[in-house]
Amino acid sequence: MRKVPHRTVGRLTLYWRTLKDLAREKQSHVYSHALASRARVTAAQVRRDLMVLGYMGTPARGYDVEKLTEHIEAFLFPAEEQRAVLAGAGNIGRALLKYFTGSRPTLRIVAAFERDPDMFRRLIQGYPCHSIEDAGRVIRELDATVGIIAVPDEEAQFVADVFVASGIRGILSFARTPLHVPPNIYVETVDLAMSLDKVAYFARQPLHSDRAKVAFKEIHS
Amino acid sequence: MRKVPHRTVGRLTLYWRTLKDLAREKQSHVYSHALASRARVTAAQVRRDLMVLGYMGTPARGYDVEKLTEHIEAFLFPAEEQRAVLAGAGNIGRALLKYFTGSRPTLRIVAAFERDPDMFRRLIQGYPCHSIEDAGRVIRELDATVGIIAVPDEEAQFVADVFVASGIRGILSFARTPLHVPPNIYVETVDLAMSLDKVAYFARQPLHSDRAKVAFKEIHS
DNA sequence: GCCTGTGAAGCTATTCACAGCT
DNA sequence: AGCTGTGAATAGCTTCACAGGC
Repeated sequence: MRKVPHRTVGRLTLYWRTLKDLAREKQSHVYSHALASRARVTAAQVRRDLMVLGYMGTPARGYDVEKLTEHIEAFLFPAEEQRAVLAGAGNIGRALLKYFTGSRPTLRIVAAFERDPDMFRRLIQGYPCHSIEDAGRVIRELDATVGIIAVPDEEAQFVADVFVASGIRGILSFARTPLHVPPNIYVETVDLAMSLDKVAYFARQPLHSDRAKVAFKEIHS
Repeated sequence: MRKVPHRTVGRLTLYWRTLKDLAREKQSHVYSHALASRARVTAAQVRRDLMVLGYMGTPARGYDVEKLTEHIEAFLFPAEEQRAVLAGAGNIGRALLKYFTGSRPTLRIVAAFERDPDMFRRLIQGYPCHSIEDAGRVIRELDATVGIIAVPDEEAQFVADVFVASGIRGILSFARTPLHVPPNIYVETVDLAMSLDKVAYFARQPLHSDRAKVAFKEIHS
């Protein structure tokens, strides 16, 4: 159950969504090609990714939608609920709270932290907001293991340090400051400025890859 | 100027920011190790990345902060201003408008699009808002080449099609729907739900990689 | 010594291609 | 026929390691 390729984990959530759609459409089985087409990846990629689940389809009917869904859920979603906290209730922080609310029954946001005293003791999008100074205590009390950082860049490292010291094991950071954390802490950085720069750069280039064309043909059902 | 690794482009924006900080600190030169440490990458990575610029440092003093900055800017930022549009002025869309405002002189957001008629003809965060039905015309008139998609998932593909048909060459999408676009269009997807799932998954795992530990030591100044 | 630039090696992720099944 | 699962091949990215310079 170890050595799962990094990006495979990401794509599994993609397949999971697609399977939910298929179930809604009353499809009982699906072939790797069909799943791949909907998820915009190649059929070989789907089959390779699904190897980590230990669930096998059949050449005759492909994958059982319901069973495959269950296997992905067993893989992705924890048996015991995980708790997450958010630091920074600015524009992005509040948008995230709204976006993530109810998206996963097994991952619940349990608190928000702010530096601005006007926000303490209030509910932000329905979540209790504490002073960032109390983050350590609150995180330990609630036994949260996931932390989201949406504070100004200058504060990001401070928050990360508090998170790590309080038992947070995975961090989703929207700060542009590259975080310094111990190697056993997983960090996923969403750098919006970088993403936009990349898009702007490649939007100016004539073509991005020759393989793209091939992949396009295969994927284009 | 050919065959620039994908992720190198992203890291260049990171180096650029770091160089701006260094300039503010009145540093005139910087070694790859120092730059790497600040950007949380390896020194070898920095040197490899900088090869695409055609600018060389010297063993004696490393890289000239000012000159290196200029070379990165020449690479990343277009000589002629690029224009971008945003579709979807919901929570995330508005947060993005605020976040991106003024971040790049060479990339200007020039319009927003919405389906909700209450928002037309108003200014959203200072940007003119049009009906999504007029997107094609407006994009062509303004000659925008970059499009940001922050609409509900069901509308994302429709917007992407309009964008592509109107001359948009690069798309930054926040929709969970994998977009179907021609191969000459660059798409960068920011899938927040996927990112959070990944963080939650790896937060449950004991360790992510042995290499992480080594890298940590090297980077930890 | 300690630096840079870079060929070569090493990793990781993706795709190919085919045996085996129905 | 057309499918899956998977070893082998390939592509893409990162790191090593060292020649050459001060």
